[in-house]
Amino acid sequence: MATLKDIAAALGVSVATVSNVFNGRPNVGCATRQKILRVAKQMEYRPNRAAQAMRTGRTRAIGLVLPDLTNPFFPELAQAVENTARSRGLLVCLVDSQSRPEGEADGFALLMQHAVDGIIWCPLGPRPPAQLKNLARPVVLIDRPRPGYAVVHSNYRMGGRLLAQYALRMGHTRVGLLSGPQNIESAHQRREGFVKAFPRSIDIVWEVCVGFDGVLTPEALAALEQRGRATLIVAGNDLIAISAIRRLAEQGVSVPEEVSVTGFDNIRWTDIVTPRLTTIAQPVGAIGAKAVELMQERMSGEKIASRRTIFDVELIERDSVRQLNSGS
Amino acid sequence: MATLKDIAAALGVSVATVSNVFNGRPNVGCATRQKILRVAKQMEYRPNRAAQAMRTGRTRAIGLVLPDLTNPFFPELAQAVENTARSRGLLVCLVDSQSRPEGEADGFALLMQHAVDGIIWCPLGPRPPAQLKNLARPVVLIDRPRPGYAVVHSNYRMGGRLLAQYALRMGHTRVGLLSGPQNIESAHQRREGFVKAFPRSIDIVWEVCVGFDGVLTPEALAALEQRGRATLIVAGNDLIAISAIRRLAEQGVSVPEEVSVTGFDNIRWTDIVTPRLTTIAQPVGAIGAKAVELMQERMSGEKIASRRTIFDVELIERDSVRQLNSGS
DNA sequence: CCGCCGTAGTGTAACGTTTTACTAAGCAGA
DNA sequence: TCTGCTTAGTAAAACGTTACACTACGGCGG
Repeated sequence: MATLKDIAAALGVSVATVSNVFNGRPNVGCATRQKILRVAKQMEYRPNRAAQAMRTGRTRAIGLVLPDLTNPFFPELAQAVENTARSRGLLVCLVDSQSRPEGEADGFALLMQHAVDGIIWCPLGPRPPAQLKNLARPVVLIDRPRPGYAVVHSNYRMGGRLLAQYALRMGHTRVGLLSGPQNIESAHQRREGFVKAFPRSIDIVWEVCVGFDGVLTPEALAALEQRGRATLIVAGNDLIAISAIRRLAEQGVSVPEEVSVTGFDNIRWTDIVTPRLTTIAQPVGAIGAKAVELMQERMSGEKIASRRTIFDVELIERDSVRQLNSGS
Repeated sequence: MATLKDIAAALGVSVATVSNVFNGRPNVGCATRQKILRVAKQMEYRPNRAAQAMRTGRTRAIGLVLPDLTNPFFPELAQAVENTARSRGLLVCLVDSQSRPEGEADGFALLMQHAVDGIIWCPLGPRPPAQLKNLARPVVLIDRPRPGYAVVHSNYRMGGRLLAQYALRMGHTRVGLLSGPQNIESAHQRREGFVKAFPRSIDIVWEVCVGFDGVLTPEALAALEQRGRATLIVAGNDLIAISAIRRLAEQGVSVPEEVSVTGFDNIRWTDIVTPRLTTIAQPVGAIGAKAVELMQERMSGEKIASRRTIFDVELIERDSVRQLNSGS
């Protein structure tokens, strides 16, 4: 690997001058600048990041800490983060905590040791992120706001409202709620958005909370038995919706003929499952890209006010909701 | 951040001694060793990886280069790789090329600049990996063997054979093949395993190749029209199988009543789709873990013979294949 | 002609480790 | 007592950058 010294030696100039060229500093003549660039290219010079890191304290690498890549929301996010980071010359260091707090803690320790310049983090659980305090690095949260930190997420309340509007439009007034964990803000807001949109027109006939991974608790199973009470089941996310549809199918209840179901997230498989799921689409790619952008702002600059960035969501109408005749 | 120097100063010993302690070198008395460790813990000393990297040339970070996290095979793999790497103190730097060769090339450049100690790579496409030559770092391939490189993958041929056995057991002798891209070795071997298992008993009535992403070509669509010819469709992977089932459903053909379908990979959603898909399970977690293990062997040691590591696969019987009465 | 300024460039000290070559002391054997 | 060996520890030179404080020199106003 060629170093600054090699280039300097080859041209009979000092290392400082060569360094100046690459860092776009003044005080180097046009002619020498050209020569240096030419020789550098020819020698395939690449700055040694480790040396730069030691000197400047910046690594041009960021951490991405996720709870679970197996949850289909995250691969798409990770892809977006990695791609926009790379396009800006940033390396992404991945930590997947498998939803275990120790995993998260270990991951942080590793990232700090490697002195990443910042961390994009989707914290697990509702508990406040203790490790953040002594991090001394910019942090951008995804999807789970915490006071005092920058966060980017979707407008979940809006998603809830859109679903409520749609439900009414399709003639559904008696609905069951299969919400996500209410201690996670994003799940809570989805619910709030739906429930508070038309409180007088929509009747919540039952409500159960389950995990975002879609495994149905006995309570949830029991709720699904109460056939005929609700004409529409509003699930906290697509995984939950798909589980519900499966369960109903096992019991010989067909969706959407006998009961309608909506999801949330528009994961890839909503399009592949039968019936195709009507759901709310988040702009996952945009969220990832924005997170990197915010990160970079914070890395290179002065303390910026920690703000929320909220993206609009969109209703994707597919086949899992039936139009009820107005009399019903 | 505390440094070796700080610890040395606090105890009135030399940096060298402190360094020796952490590197497990001899020539440091038991008493001083204890003291140093105690003070280090108290000061929360963490070695500066950048400095270590500069001195030793090793970063204790590895690259993971994948074609597309959106393909459900990869998140699980990435999770396994990250977790076993972390448990061994290795940081994982992610590159997702989005199936674009330029992306792959950019990613490699970035990883080299950061001087990762090795690369775990699932190369895209059939073309030989040109960048490997001047890499000067150990490489472990996943799923796509290349002469001269270590690779870990599943026993695809075995998967094909298992499917053939199962097909016969269920009474299917006329099958249609919806294979993956035959220039990718893993797809090719799945096909070979199936076709060569019982050439005299199983009749391949039609055969079409499509991409692993499951989008059906006009040719594939046409093949699916030829109802009644094949009683079983053997798909190159689960995505393809699921697409086929969807397509058949749209045409009012029910699976498995009218035609049976098998997949390959056992991605998470095979369990959620209707009908639940009968498929071949790869031990993805074990593959990822093994790749890291091989990587570490190669990082720390002398050149080891580049070998294949092949994992057994398993038939997962679900609901997408019907038992034919022997007369049929 | 003097003083001064701006331009182009140099020398070198860091940054936090690891590693090599070295020393000082203690002790056993002769 | 001296030699030589072992143990415990040290000093200092790297590694490849960056950044600060310099110098050398040409030209220009007065």
